[in-house]
Amino acid sequence: MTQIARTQSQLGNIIRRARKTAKMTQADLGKRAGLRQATVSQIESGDTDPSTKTVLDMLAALDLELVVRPRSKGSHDDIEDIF
Amino acid sequence: MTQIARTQSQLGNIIRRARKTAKMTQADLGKRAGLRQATVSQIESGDTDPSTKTVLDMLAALDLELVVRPRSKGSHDDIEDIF
DNA sequence: CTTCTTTATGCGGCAAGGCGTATAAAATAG
DNA sequence: CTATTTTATACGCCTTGCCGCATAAAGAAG
Repeated sequence: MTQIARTQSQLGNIIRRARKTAKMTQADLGKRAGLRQATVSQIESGDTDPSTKTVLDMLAALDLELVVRPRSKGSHDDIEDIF
Repeated sequence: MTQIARTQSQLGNIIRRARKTAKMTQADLGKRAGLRQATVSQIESGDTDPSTKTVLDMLAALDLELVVRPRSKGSHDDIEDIF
């Protein structure tokens, strides 16, 4: 299952979903990634523009990785990350 | 061609490579992404920790997109991004 | 409703990103 | 080698991410 992120909010949603799937709380994830629970909250909500390192740390803590690839691989434009 | 980025430097290398492939200068990319040439330089060099928005803007300007997926898809640990 | 857990907000503070402007240094062209 | 383009650095400024600490609000459990 590979998820496309073109905005911070989409990225936040992906992270939140992954965290729940992993049955972790924001505090758990924060601890693993070296972040505050508050920071995790803000990032998941998409109401901040996190640094790359912060994002990578969170993804690593969730056993996820980032991939860069040419756009529009199928190009279903993801009107909004509804699910 | 899908590239894994687990660190800022790897991300910077990916961007630089993509920019060159697209035959753009740092100034070109900067213009498209709304960034200074100097900023592009620093990010490509990996000596800064860019914000998510900045990275997404650069990727968009290069017609690239970000994908999140489970780690270790083959798990070749990428000792360092040599090429 | 009450209790416990989880998530969202708030405030002051420090560090760092990105900006404008400018220039040095390196690479490419001629 | 010289001229031009491209890339790397620098300084000061402003904004904002993330921190610690604390608390409010929202959910889940009893």
